[in-house]
Amino acid sequence: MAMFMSTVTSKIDAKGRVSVPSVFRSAILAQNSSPNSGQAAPHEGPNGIFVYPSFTEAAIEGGGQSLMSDIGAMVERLDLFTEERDALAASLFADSHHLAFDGDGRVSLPAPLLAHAGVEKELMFVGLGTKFQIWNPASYADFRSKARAMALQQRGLLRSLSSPPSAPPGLPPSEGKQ
Amino acid sequence: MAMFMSTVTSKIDAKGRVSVPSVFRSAILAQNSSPNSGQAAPHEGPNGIFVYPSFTEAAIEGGGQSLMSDIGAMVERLDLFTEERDALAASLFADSHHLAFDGDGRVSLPAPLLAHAGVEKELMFVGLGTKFQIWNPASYADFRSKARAMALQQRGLLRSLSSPPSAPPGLPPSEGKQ
DNA sequence: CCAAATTCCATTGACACCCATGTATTCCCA
DNA sequence: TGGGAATACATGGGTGTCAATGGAATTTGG
Repeated sequence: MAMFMSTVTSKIDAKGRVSVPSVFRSAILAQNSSPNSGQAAPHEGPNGIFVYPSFTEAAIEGGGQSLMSDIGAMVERLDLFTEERDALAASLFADSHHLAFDGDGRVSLPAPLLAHAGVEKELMFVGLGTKFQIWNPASYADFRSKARAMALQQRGLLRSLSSPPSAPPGLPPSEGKQ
Repeated sequence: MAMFMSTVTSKIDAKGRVSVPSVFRSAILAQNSSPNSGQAAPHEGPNGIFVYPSFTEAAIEGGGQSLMSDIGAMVERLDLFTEERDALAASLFADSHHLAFDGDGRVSLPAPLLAHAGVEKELMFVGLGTKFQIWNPASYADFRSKARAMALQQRGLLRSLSSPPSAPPGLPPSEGKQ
């Protein structure tokens, strides 16, 4: 499955347009056109990205069609009273936007989202696997160091996650994964 | 399963390209084209390698498709919309890159990765079984001696893992390369 | 009729593709 | 067993293509 990876800096031009890096664009295309079947009708699925303000960080989050379906499915699965669920769904979807690509793969980010991320002109696309984030470069540098610290703290947890069955440390798992 | 082994020195040409040693290339091909079934469709899977800065060493780590799917699966186990997951995903994916082979099996390493490994022109590919590392030759020589010392300390562990019933005294020093 | 936004086009530069050369192995045959 | 040819691999460079970017032109709505 195509995933979002690497980090690319870009900037907003005089008209408020942002060029989505081609690496991300192709991942988005994959997410949008192969939700289930995988057959590639040339112009299947929506053309563009879905974005919303991050819950936990001062950043914009985005992805393709499948990200939105995943979020929807997650809400459905939650064992909550309907009011709580509706509240959650509202905060998730109400601030979400669908941004269509122009002919050259550019989008215009809504002003509220830019404000939430503190973006003026410079910005960074950051791949997170199933989704991506858009940051103000300075804020991201800050977040990155914190994230690294947190990830290192969880190395033990990581190890236990990576080998679910019993496995003595250092032994190559005889068979794959999946 | 095909694994990465041995150590090969290479260098970066005037255009920033590195020729991936053929020994590693074939292992990568195996990792990329047999994610699950093992059927050999000629052009299945991505063409190239996945690389990221090592967490603990001044080196670049890399591998094939399966390496990335493993990481992805690890992250997926964490709950959506939590800081932990975002932090982990960012640390893992943001600094990862997919490098496609050119027609001759060469790739261009991103400047940040080269900086992290302290690589200028000369570099070394080091096989680690399921993945490989790229080192500055000088740094690697340094690391190698430390690694050997550590490995020696764990000889007991090795013995217990390899042959439960009887343990021949002394490990054959199968070394002598350079 | 003006303001704003969207579509279209042109330039720049980086990168992918292609081929040509050099070098080390391997394989075959004398 | 040695020589020689054929192959595979590494390396260097020229060229075409595509992505990014800035601006112009055309449409839309107020």
